[in-house]
Amino acid sequence: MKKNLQRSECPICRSLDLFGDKWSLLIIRDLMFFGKATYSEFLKSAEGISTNILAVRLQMLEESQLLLRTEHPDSKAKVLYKLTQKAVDLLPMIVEIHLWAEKYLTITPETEALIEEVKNDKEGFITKTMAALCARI
Amino acid sequence: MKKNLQRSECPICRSLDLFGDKWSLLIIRDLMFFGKATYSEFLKSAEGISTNILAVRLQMLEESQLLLRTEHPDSKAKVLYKLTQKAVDLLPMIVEIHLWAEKYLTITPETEALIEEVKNDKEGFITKTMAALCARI
DNA sequence: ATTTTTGCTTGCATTTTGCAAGTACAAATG
DNA sequence: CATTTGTACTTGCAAAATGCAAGCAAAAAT
Repeated sequence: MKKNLQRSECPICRSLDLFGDKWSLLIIRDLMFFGKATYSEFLKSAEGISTNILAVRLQMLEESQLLLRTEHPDSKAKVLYKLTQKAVDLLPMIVEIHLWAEKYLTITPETEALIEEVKNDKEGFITKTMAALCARI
Repeated sequence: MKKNLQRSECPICRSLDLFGDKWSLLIIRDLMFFGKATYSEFLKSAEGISTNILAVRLQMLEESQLLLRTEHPDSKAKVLYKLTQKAVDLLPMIVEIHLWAEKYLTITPETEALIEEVKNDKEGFITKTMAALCARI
């Protein structure tokens, strides 16, 4: 992965560079909310990421210290990806994206349940989910 | 602008597609916080977007109904870009990105002031800024 | 011993980007 | 009134990133 030479000094820009693009954020979302944690699970995920892009994104996220590649307890063939604290701290932002998306886009059923929970008690949801995710780090 | 054929049904994915990429979000940020509203202002902005990309992004944002192209009161040569309600509603998400960026990235001075204000009183900042932005729609 | 699963890599055509240059119209300047 | 400057773009082209299909080595299952 060659880096783009013309880079902004703007933190928003750099923070978005960390994700690389939507795919990276979707991987994080899969880990946060949908219990996905392996390469093939991310690949099978509804979004339809292609395998080479997934590989590159996982590398980028690991380099950015948003993901940790660990041994899978079930099998040596598997790799277990874990969210770091840095990634878990993205939760509030991801929640806000969901709330915005719910207002302006059509939501899939699997996401709808999530958003309903958030709408009932945003702070509660964030605290609870954050604690659950931190426990797994 | 040809659209990518393989599109996700995931709302996060689609919401990020709306922005196009980091550049779109930076344009919105320039409008929200830094009083930029014309083509040349976006171009001169510190981030270093190239002119053809800026043109495409402005089109995309207009098509997505995040921006409105309006006549500039000062001159017929100028175009005044305005945020729509849909874009203003991104404020909470953008605030959360800033808070995250402040924790994990090096912040530029111009952004630092903004973040300090947010850290003092997040809800207050959002309410106040949202009201100010809505007044200009 | 063979097939399947898992986590990738490789090759290649298509698309998007970055950079530089150019253009049309409005406004300012001499 | 002619010319220069400013504004909002467009165009062309090389370089980079993406999407798609195929391949591949090690581990696990049959």
